Amino acid sequence: MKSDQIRESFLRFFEGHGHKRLPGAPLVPPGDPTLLFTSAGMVQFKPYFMGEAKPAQPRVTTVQKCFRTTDIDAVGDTSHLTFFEMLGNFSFGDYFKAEAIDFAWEYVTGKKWLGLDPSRLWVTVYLDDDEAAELWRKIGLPRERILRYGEEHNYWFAGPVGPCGPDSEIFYDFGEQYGCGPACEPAHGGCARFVEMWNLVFMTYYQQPDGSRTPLPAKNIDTGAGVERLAAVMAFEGGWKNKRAPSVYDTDLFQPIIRRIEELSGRRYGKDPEVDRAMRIVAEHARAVTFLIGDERTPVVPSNEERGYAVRRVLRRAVYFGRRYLGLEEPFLADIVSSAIETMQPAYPELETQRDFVMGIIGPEEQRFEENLRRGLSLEYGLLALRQEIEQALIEPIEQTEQRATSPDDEAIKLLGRLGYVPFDSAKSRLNKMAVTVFVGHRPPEDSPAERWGRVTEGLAIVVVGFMSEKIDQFKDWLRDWISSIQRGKESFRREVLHEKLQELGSSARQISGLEAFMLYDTYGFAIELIREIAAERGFSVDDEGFERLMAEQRERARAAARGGEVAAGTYASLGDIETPFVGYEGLSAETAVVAVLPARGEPVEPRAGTEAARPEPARPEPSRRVEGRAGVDAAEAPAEVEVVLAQTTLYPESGGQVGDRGEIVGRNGVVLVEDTLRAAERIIIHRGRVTEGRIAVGDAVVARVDGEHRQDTMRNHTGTHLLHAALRQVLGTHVRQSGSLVAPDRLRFDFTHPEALSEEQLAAVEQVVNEKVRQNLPVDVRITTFEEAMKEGVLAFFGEKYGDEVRVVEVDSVAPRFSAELCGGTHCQRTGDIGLLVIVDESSIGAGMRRIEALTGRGAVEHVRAQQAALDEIARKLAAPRQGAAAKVESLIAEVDAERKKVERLERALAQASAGKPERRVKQVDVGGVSVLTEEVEATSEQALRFIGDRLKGEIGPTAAAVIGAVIDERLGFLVVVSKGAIEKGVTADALVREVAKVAGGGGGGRPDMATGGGRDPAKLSKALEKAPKVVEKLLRR
RNA sequence: GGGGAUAUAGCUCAAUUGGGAGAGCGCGGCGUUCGCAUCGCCGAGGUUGCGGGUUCGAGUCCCGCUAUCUCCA
Repeated sequence: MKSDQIRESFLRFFEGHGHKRLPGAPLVPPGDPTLLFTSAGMVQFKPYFMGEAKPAQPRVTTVQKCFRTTDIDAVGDTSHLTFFEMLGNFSFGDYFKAEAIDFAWEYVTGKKWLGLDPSRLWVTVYLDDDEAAELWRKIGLPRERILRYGEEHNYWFAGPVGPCGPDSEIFYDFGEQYGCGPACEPAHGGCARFVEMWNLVFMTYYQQPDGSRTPLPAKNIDTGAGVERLAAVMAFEGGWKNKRAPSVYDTDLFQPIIRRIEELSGRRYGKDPEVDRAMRIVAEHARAVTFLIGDERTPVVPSNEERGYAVRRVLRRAVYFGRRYLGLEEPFLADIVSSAIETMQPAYPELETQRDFVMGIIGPEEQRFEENLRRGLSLEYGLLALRQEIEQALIEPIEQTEQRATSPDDEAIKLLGRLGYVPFDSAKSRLNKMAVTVFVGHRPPEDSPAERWGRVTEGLAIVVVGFMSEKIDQFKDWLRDWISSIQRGKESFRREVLHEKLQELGSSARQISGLEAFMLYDTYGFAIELIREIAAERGFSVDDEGFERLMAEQRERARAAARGGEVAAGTYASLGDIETPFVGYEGLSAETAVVAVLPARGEPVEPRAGTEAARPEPARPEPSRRVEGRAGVDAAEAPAEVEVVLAQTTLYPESGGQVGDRGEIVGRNGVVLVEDTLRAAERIIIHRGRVTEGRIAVGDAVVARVDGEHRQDTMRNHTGTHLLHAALRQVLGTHVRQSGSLVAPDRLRFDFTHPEALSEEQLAAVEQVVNEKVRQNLPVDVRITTFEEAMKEGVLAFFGEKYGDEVRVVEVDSVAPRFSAELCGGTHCQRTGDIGLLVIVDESSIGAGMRRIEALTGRGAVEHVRAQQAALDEIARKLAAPRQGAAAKVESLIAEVDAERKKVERLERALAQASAGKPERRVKQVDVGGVSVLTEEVEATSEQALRFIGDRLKGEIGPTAAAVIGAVIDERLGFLVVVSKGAIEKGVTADALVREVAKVAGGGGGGRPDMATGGGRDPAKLSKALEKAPKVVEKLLRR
């Protein structure tokens, strides 16, 4: 029996026993933010079991797709899955134990149904559940195959609080030959002999918060049988030839996927346990990812937040194992997913329709991860290899380098190669950067600082390769101290001392330090589980404590940065239990009364940026007087900074991304200019501002008036975000979800989930859709409903926001098909036409899987367009080209500049050669101790030209010679020295020579022994500098 | 909002204390081969992301910006 037949036969069987066949719920439980994923068949029926809702039918049956990551690390064995399908029959206060057991037995053994051999079946029951045990016995199961277990195996809880009860499980026995010994038992797990097929839960009690259990008014049945496991059992019954026991991976659910992996990797399943495990992981995870991203109602795209992170982890684990163990180097996941779609598509046709979308998400995500994996793995492997080999590896090269007096650089690089720290080129460069080279000199080089080792000819080099490791730092400190005491003659160099220290270092390095783990996690996006897994592969541990400490530090930093501007609820506790009704949706001003006056907190309130132009403020005549203390005061006088609480207000408090209103509070005795409005302690609205006239006192009758222009501009932007949201979903797909927004009068910012940058075309399409809706001048309707009602209608809610029982729905074009509907408390235009125009001005990334759009509406948009036009006009004017032709003109200009640049280079070369060939060359040549020293003033227009001359000279000066040339270049001096091999051997190096020569002209220089350049500030000193050259050569020779 | 990383030829990446911008692949040409994802030779291809600063001299050091990746909030 194939999996398709199993599903169908199960549902049909229970339909035959009066059950209603219901569709499975989506993987993401709708309207239940407490649950990340649907993890069991009962999830969608939870309200019935909790007694919160009445079911329409007392008996139902479903096949439910489920996902959970609790066992993700175990996936790869033959039984654990993150994604699986549950067959279930449910009774809501209808039948109970007897029927449930009868049904199960009939379905499992009945010839019309699974028809399994009864002698292979075992059951388990809860310790004191005699009733169930008796029922099983009556059915004909021998006593020795009815086992009893305690709570950990046979008692089920919906959570710490909620329904619970004993359960009973049915196991299938593949036979003793697959067992783990004489004591092999069903519930032991860990061996392939038994497979748990079906769990029957007898929901009996309600567990209270204190742990006590009270009987439920009606007892329920909740069962779950894994499709994958049943399929494995059926594969076995259908004639199993293999030596090993069948697993879920041997079924038609997984075989096509495994085959595809075999094709791609060129390896066979069933030959190498390590390869098999990786194949299972890839297959399982690919299937899970397919269903998560391909869920048509609520696609889950990879990200860093809860659900998205689960997908990301699973996806990345698959990619890692594919690359590490299957030799898959090209992106492969999309291919496997494609095979998963084909395999599962008969039962889940929606996968086919979501195919393009799933592929579109997986491709870039895999690619991104691969990049990080490559960068990160070279680090991690480098670390691991380093630690493993540090002991012997370090000691050996010491002995080697001791004999040889080569450059420590070369040794360092050779060493890295030899130690195999270098998986490939990019890792090499990285490790080179991390390499710490310590030179231990028996004597310090004479003419260079001790830490410079370029010219050292005698000594001992120790290369310590390390990476951000505290241990290595400690070692380096020790080493420096030790060396210096040797150099001062306080201690003699004893190799044993060094070896001992190195061994200590090696053995203490068997774990990835917290800093390293954090670095891999923080910078390269390695899930910490993955870091542990990779480390464990090589017998390493991870310093979890150190890692957690660094995470906590990072959290603290972020929190510290987020502080400020926030209103602490406690600060307003003195106000007591009051509430400020907001009445500003309908009108802009209202009569009200002052309830409380508080002194301003902290800094004086700054006017919001960007609104100043629209609302010029008079310069403050004097520093405001601050009211002392935080407790409420009765009254405040100009120019005090205050926070005012009113009986009711029309000023909108900052919320849901929309900035607070500005406006004024006008009373008989005074005026408060409100610069910001915000919510405190959820229910209280605070008006923050300054008393500009007279006095404001508690009890005053006042009028609260919103700054209309400020509000209008803000409204346009707010309605704009809704249109933008809807347009993005229309253009990019329904995975687009708001993840934050800022609605200010002068701009709007909209953050949303989307895996990649938007193309020009997509941006244009979004803008076009929005503006079309603006031109259609659609009504923006607002109505109040319940949260459940709104969810049922499919109204968009901002995940993570708190909503009360009553919610406000803002809809554009409420007549079907409506364009946009969102839960929103903000203020909006009456018709979309009020927006006037929406212009997207920026699109950027704000993190993995998240994009940000910034846009302008109304006045701002028009102003922006005008400014763009002006800028383009200016460019066009300067180019003396029409606007349309400006781009082409710029292009030709760039090409021209490019060509000119090359022409200059050619000319310089020609000029330099001509200069070298001139008859009136001002060359001086002397012989200094066998070295022919040549100096010349040349004409050169750039340093590059000087090099050309140098190149030419090199071939002319002879085997033991040095040439020093100088030229005036742009009011400065340029020098170039070339030295031929014979002279270098005598100690005349170009870098030393040029340094001394250039010094005469107030400059410096350097380079390599055979070629060096330098410069000087004073053009008048050119000849004088060149004259110095023979003396310098003489000095260099003497050494 | 805060932190970390990266940016060099069409692609993947090098470039050791600051001192002549390179390799492999790809591309063009020539040769070699019955043939080729053969081998060899030659060549084109660069504003080292952008803008400042330090310096005689910056891919390299410092400051600012942009883009991408990533973690935290």
